[in-house]
Amino acid sequence: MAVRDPAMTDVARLAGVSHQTVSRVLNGHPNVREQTRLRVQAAIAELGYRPNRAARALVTGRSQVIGVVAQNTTLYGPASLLAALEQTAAESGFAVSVGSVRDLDHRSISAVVERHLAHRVAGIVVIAPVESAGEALERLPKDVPLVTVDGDPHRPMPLVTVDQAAGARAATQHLLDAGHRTVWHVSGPSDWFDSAGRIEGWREALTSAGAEIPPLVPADWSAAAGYRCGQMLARMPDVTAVFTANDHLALGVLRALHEHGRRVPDDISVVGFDDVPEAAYFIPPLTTVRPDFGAVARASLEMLLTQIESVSGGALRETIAPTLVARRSVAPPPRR
Amino acid sequence: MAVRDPAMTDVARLAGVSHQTVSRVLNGHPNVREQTRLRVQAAIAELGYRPNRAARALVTGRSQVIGVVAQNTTLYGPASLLAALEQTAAESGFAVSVGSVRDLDHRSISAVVERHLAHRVAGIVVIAPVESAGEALERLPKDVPLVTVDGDPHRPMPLVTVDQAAGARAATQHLLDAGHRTVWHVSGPSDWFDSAGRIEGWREALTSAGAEIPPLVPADWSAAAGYRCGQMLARMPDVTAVFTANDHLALGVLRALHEHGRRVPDDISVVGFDDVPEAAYFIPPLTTVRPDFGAVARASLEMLLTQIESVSGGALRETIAPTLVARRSVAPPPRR
DNA sequence: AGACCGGGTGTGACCGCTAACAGGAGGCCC
DNA sequence: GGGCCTCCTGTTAGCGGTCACACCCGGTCT
Repeated sequence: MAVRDPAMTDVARLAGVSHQTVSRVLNGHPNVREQTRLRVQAAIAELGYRPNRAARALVTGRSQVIGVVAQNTTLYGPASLLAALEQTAAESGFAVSVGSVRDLDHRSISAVVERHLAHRVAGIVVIAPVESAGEALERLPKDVPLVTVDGDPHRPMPLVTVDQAAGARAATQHLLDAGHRTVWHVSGPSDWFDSAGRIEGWREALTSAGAEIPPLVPADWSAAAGYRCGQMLARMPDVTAVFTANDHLALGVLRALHEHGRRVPDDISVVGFDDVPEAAYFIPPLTTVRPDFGAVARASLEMLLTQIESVSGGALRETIAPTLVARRSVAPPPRR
Repeated sequence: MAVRDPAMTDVARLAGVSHQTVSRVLNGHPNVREQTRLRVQAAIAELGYRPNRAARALVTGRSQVIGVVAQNTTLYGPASLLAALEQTAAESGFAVSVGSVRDLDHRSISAVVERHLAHRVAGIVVIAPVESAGEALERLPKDVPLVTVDGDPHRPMPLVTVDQAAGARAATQHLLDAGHRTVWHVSGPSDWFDSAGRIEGWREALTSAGAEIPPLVPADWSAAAGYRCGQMLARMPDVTAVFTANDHLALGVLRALHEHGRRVPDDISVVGFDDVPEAAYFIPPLTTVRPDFGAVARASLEMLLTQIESVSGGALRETIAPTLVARRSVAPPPRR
């Protein structure tokens, strides 16, 4: 019914050249006479010709697609990263195919990676913030370019990561600088490297300041968990400063403190992590740590592209430093 | 260096059959002897054979990929929709390729669609909530399956949409039922259909209740805008009920009201839209309207698949009703 | 017994592109 | 003027699948 899409030969016929010349024009090959190039381009425009990437992928063995393996792309962090990745990839002429994964276990990850490999993607970016992902990754074919984001720092794979520890250190130090004797930490899920890094940074800052290290308050990433932890924290009169592993956790904490009549920042100071766009509108505006997702995306892609283009070279590890964003949720501790 | 990936012929040779038989096994063709099927499957497993989708796409003319055109996938709504879409597509054996667009103008959209067409995607889902997108879409090749989500209700294209008006009506009615004389509305950007639908629903509810219709308070989707509008609203003693076009707007309003000493819900009631996961932890917990992104994704995909599989049939329009989630940000108006 | 049928399998063409090579035209050298 | 190098262009062979078709074989029908 529908007429066949025009192919290279159709363009070639119309321009009075061979299909190979059309191919050369399309790929920017140098040795084409200017006049010929123009004729070909005219023919392309006239026919509305659109190169068939599938055919190209077949013969070259690689499609111009980057496969992403991610989990819960609804969360602000992953979503931002994904968007930045897509943006950056597009600039280099790559499309992005997402493969979300419910659980980051071995089976699920392998399944998604398999799907990407079946499409002969040019490379894979794994946003694999948990332990179990690493195991899955080791078993993967070695010949496909791969970059992990926020993955296991102790595994020998190309890795781009936000410097969680540095961010946490900055947050903790900021609180310490305000005069607090110590800082409590509501952490993310224990199997995420992000959590581990933030915990580590928090501990380091306390240790090097000679401050006492309070027990860790474990949570997940949700405001609900933050609320629960906040209720507990609110009942402890000693607590004057809290650093939460992300902004939503902080939101929950803020609400719990509010309900218990503990004022922020007058009675208790709070610092979050992520700088979600609405953090500036919490009550009070939240001091937080902002990771640069754009930089992470650029670094990942660059790392992937060097792997794709050549066999060797390129850094295998890149760390992006986040910045502290000071707002009104931090103040000196109350005097007693 | 790296050995060529095994192809169908390799499997065929090992299993002692022809490549065509391997193909039949792979595609679940009925007429294959059980014993042969097993031999082939064993060979596939032994070689770690993985069908090449690019080759398949080339010969069939369509790849098993669905292209998505979206904007700002960082926002909660689009991100959730995208995730749900990906999930649903995977269940039907489709991969999802995202194409984000900075602006939803004609050129940007066409560019992304072109990219998808070059990959010979099986279908396209356009999350195109603004006017200018519709224009771009009309100029598209007619022979590629396409579904728009939250698009222009007045354009004759397959459309799946959240029933914005119904949600807004429910929100407004809920406020009216609590005893408020009227309800103010802080709306989303004027070029989004989502905004238009919510405004419409809000107006309808007021009209049919015989309530006065206050002037519209226009904003965008951000907490920052909500804050600005909230400051204005806070100064108007008559305002007792506000319905905002999304939860982040509500967050900004909440904060502004708080700063002006106007209590929620005692002095003013607020209702949002989206039910972001953290809405339950706003101060106070936010009453809001929850769209069912999963249902939208399922409907879109189903609509797309019927177009892909056959020429005719299937609904061209599907509307998903959202539900009101009552929390603590609504109360009767203060008595004076 | 021969025609017919249908399940199971193989053969060859082709999808649209790129890579490798072949070759013609023109300029420059000796 | 022949050899040679440089530009430009065409020819041919696949890449790894699917599709249309031919074929073989045993059973059933006439």
